[in-house]
Amino acid sequence: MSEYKHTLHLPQTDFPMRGNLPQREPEMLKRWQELNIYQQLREQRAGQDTFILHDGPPYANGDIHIGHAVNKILKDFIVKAKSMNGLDSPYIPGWDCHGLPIELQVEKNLGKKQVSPREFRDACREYARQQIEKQSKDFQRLGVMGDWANPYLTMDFKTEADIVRALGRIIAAGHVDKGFKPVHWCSECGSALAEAEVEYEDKTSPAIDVRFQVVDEAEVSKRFQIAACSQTSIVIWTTTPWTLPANQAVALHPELEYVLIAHQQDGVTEHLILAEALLNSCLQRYQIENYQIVARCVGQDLEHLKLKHPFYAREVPVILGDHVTTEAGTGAVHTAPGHGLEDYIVGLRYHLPIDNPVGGDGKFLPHTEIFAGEQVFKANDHVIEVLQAHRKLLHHEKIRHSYPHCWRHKTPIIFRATPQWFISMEKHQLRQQALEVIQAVDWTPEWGEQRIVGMIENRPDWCISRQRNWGVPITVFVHKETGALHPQTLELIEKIAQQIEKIGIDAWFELQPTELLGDDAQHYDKASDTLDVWFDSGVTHATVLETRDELCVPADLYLEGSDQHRGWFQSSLLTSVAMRHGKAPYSGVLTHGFTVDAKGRKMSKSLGNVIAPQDVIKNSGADILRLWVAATDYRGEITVSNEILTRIAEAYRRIRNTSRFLLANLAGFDPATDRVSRENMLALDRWAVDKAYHLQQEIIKAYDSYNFHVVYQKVHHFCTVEMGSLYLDIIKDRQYTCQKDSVARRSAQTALFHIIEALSRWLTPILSFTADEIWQYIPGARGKSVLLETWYNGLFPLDENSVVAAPTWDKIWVIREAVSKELEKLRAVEVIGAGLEAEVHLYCDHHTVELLSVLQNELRFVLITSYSHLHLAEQRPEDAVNYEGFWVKAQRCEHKKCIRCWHLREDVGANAEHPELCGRCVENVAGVGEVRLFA
RNA sequence: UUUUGGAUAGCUCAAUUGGAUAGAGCAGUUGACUUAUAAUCAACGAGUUACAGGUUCGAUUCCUGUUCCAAACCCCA
Repeated sequence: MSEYKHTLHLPQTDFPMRGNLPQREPEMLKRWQELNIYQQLREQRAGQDTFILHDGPPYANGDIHIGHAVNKILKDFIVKAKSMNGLDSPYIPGWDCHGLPIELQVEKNLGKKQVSPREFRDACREYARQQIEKQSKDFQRLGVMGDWANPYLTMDFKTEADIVRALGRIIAAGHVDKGFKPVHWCSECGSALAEAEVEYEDKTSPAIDVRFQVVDEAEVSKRFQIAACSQTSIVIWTTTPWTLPANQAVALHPELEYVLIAHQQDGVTEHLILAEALLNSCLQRYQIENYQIVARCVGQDLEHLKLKHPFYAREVPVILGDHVTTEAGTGAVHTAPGHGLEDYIVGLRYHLPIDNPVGGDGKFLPHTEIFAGEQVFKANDHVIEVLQAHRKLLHHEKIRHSYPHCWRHKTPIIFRATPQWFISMEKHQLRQQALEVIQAVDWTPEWGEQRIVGMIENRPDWCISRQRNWGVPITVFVHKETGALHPQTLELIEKIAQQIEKIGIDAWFELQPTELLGDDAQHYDKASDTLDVWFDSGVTHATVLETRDELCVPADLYLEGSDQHRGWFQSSLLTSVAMRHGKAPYSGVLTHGFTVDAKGRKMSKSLGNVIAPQDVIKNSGADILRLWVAATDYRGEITVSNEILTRIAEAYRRIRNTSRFLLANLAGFDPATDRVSRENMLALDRWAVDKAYHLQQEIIKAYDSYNFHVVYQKVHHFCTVEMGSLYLDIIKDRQYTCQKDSVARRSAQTALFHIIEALSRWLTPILSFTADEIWQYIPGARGKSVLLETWYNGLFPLDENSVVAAPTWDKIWVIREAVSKELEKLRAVEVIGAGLEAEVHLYCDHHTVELLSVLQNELRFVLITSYSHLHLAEQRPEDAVNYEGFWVKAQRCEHKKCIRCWHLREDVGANAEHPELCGRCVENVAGVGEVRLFA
């Protein structure tokens, strides 16, 4: 176009405008691998203070979903931000490898093929390994930095051994008990379930009212202090008819009022005992209209009264319990200690037998009268029939209520008393110690503390045994008669652990007791249970933090979804307190919410609203996913939708393009030789560095407080406003038109250099791929990767001695905004197009005129107009437009346009050799170059 | 049922802990530029701060109640 175009210094860079992340990121990953970046960083940070974020192990089954991605990315932000702080922040990813879901998968894969337990466990191990490999690849693709070559697996032989040792330590501390008590039991799993494995769903059950006839009517008369009575029953209400075979008592509340009523039944007078508070609802249910209240008493008065079991030849007592309520039912509670925890507890007081007629498969045991072999839920109808036949059934209806289900099978579970191993919450004050320790932990958000306190306060003893194959064995011997642990249990555990270290858990399963116990073996049973997998992951503070050189207990941070208050946070806390005499495994716990769709619904396949991380990566790139995680306040729900991801991609482009422009304007700049010293930099350039300086402090603070969305907002704002709208727009003129090596231009480049040094680091924890890509394009000698760096310390603030101080700049920006508005008005009426076609007059108070006149004739560059004139307010013409504290008049500039810099200047054409140039450009093209001091 | 947390523009987030007209960016609309160009710049709309009360000179902020969302608890009989 113009013969002068080659005299301009237009931006130039190979840094691509478009990220093309799906292609570029894998290349970057490869580069990191080749650099062995993780190890290199460890070496570089060796000896520094550490920050230990301990990875909660995901379960080694299935592809990673967006929740996994959020979790790992948040962890990566923290690890990398700490590293930027100069700390040594190792990250060892882990996997949870044992347990039922893997067994189920393997069973499915094996089909009908019969295999030995050993082969089965080998298959489980192999399956888990494959799953881990796949998940690991996906995690790494997210850009998560860690020791992926050496993760911890709960199925490592060494770890399996250490899990057994951890159990030994907890036994040594006296917390482990063998008990026979009701536990959540899934008959599909054929195993006890942990609290965390139970979820509540609606279920339809039969609700029945059953007569328990009193044995001795005379005794009843005596208790109620009446003359006589006949055909008397206490009525119970239950939603689990199948538990009646195990009934051992009927519980009443000691202080509750009970009434004895009489009514006609088939011409015979019958007496019923019910809680007075529930009388009306019961009678309505039974459709009894005519009745009389014969007498009343409180529950206490009926204690030890003998009742007939409704269909067995068994007498059961009336007992008292505070758990009886008047919320529903009859005020009399059918009590089966083998099928309910409260029944069990109250049963202990009355020495009731703990009868459990139900087998592990959910069917009645062969010796069970009437119901032998029947599946319990199916037996409900049969029980009802039998009751009817015995004329014990008062009422029967369907009820829909919430009921515990197995979280894996989604099937209703039962309470079933079986011999199990427990970690006792009370025996050695585990509960109390845990509650004390919680206070010393830093919970983020704060309400996490209340949540876990509530859970610890209420939780029952932890049933740690499972009746499975693919799990770490409970490696103890129990005396056949006394049930006591072998006196050398701790030594034996260590011996077994050493063998497990060599060949894995099979060492126990295949162990002949005589090998260890000699002749003593005949007196002992070898335990066959495995440990709850929550135990495996719960003791990683011992099996991983304690055993790895680069880690230690307590970890600085555990970071998981809020569901882990009842899972890993709790299992880790309890085991640590148990084995370290009241020490927490972590000093801080951070939780994040779950991902939901735009309407706040959970992601589910059936709703079709699932956004897979693999898809986002394939279509947009991991950095987009990472930026989305950063942009969201993860403390609540984390919303994801295509709209949100589109917005994030836009924001990404802005950040990328700003970086690109910085790089493009650094073309030809060598920081070693071209850098301008702080004192010699132009005022505007110092302002820009000052902005970056203050912003960096805020960004570091936001990283330190895990407020990544604040980092995102601030960085984006900086790119858009401070850089795009203001600084970069203004310096274009200087960058393009001044002489290549002039102070004016080198000063701006110096600022850009400082800023891109800082910006690339700000981005590193979040946009790791992009930040490192930028890094490769920054001029000057530098390390191989920005991941190895710490925050940039070359930024500096404006001070009071600055020629143009911060308050002056603030004023200038206000004026600039007003000028923009005025220019827009001129544009609207087609008086001007570009801002340079205008000149502006500013009318200000004396003080402001003085402030701005410091800039001399360079104010026009800041305003991006061809001329700007400063006047005192009183000189303003009628048509000057008022803004807060000043007036603006903008008009078309009538001079000729310089073909090179596009300013409209009166001196265009003054030089005959360059008839189309302004004086400034002539100077820059043919002279020694213009001098700029401020902007 | 209870407990806890939450609800600010179409989207993502602010609001110095009770202070002035509730702010940014994105998206939208309109325009400019062609020297960041599948880019950039400017202007412009957009809010009953979930709702209803209360305390206060003043409430997005504190209190009470309601609605909705989420999590936990419970749902044992």
